Amino acid sequence: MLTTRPRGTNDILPGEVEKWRWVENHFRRVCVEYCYNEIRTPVFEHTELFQRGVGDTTDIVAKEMYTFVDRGGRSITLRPENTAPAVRAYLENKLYTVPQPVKLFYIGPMFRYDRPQAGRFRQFHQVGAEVFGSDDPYVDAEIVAMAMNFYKDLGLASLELHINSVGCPDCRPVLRRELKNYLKPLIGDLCRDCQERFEKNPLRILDCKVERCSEAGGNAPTTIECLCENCSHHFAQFKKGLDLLNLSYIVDRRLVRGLDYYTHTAFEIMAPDIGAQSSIGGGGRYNGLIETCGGSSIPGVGFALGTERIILAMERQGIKIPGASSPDVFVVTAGKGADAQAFNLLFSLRSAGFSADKDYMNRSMKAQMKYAGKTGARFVVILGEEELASGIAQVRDMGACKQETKKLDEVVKYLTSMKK
RNA sequence: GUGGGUGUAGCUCAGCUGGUUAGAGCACCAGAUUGUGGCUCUGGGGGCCGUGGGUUCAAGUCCCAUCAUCCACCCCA
Repeated sequence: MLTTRPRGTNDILPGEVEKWRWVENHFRRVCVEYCYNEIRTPVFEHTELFQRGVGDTTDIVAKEMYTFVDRGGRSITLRPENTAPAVRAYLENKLYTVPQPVKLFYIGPMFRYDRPQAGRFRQFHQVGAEVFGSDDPYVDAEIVAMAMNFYKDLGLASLELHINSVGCPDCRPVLRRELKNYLKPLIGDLCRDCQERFEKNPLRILDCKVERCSEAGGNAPTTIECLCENCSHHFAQFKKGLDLLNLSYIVDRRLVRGLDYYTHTAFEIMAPDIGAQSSIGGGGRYNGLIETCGGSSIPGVGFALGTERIILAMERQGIKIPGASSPDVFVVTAGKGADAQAFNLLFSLRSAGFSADKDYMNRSMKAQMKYAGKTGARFVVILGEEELASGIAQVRDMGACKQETKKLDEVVKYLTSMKK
């Protein structure tokens, strides 16, 4: 137990962590280009925020949250997503009083009690963005464009952008009614889950992966056909925005997101070859969420992208990221007497701006050379006991296979000239 | 929550139908080439065979449970 981490969690080790920094740095850069500002919210919130915000009936809230009672008797939940916390922060800090829209992005860990699988973990990471205060469909297009732009920057190819409109409180009842009328005679053919969904949330039947259900839903009326004028216009403008940016997309009338708060625009980005969990990002508009969370009627749009899945997709597509850095200089000693000098030289090198290291394992000189080779050090400085007597050291350029003899007190200067 | 695969050295794995002191490659450490890495050779350290029960004269091998891990369902990022 002491030496195993909890199920569904990961250590990100040297060699791996560089990929994370790479992805996160790219995301920050893109966000800054689009004029989004970073926000950091707590990793835990009051349970009620997610119950109300994400929705009591969603799987996330119903069975996947890490919820506990703290010592003060409050019900606390590790955040399963970051949209509700961002909304909370927006309201709590009265960000509706600054000029709108407010454009935010976040990077951080999320927690869901799921069964681990390829691309799915209990502590996983998301990068995401939210825009509060504007109902402009071009903002929907901007946010999609930003996500796609980010993927492209990372070198990811063959991604599919799926879009849909899930309607608004005005037209959703119409859709529900139409859908139920259509499905009523077919209800016996549906899977057990969908029979339950029929009453609670018939929309989700469209999204069911069970073959019988997708067949039954094949010709069912979809959201798009039932959209009210307003929603329909919003969707058209959103698509126009994407067209203006030359973003290709697939209108997926079956796309229904699992979080309750979505209205109008919904989208998802799929990557091939990363297993069953092929969605590497998704989002949409949530015009009712801020009000649900206790604010006034303020619109919002956003997305979340899964960092693990992005990295997985990059690996599958053979995109290489520079790994752990290697030292500029490795100091090797020949003979015990040279150790103190080596230790000293190390610190001189570092203050001159080199990354430098030496052996701390009492290795033989040969083993030190071998080790230096493995670290990938560009230069090796060899301090021999005998040479030290006359103040001399040898400097080897590992790349060029060249070796020079230098005065000990000129080694740093020499390396500085060589570094360029 | 449901289903299937896997669990032997630090890593990747072998170990056939149960039968002596459990193996290989890589890695690690040390020596050979009498002070200079990556090649070659030699030697060495390391394994409650995931854990706990059971069957048997005998279990790494068979059975049960449990845990971990991978994959899929589900859900989602």
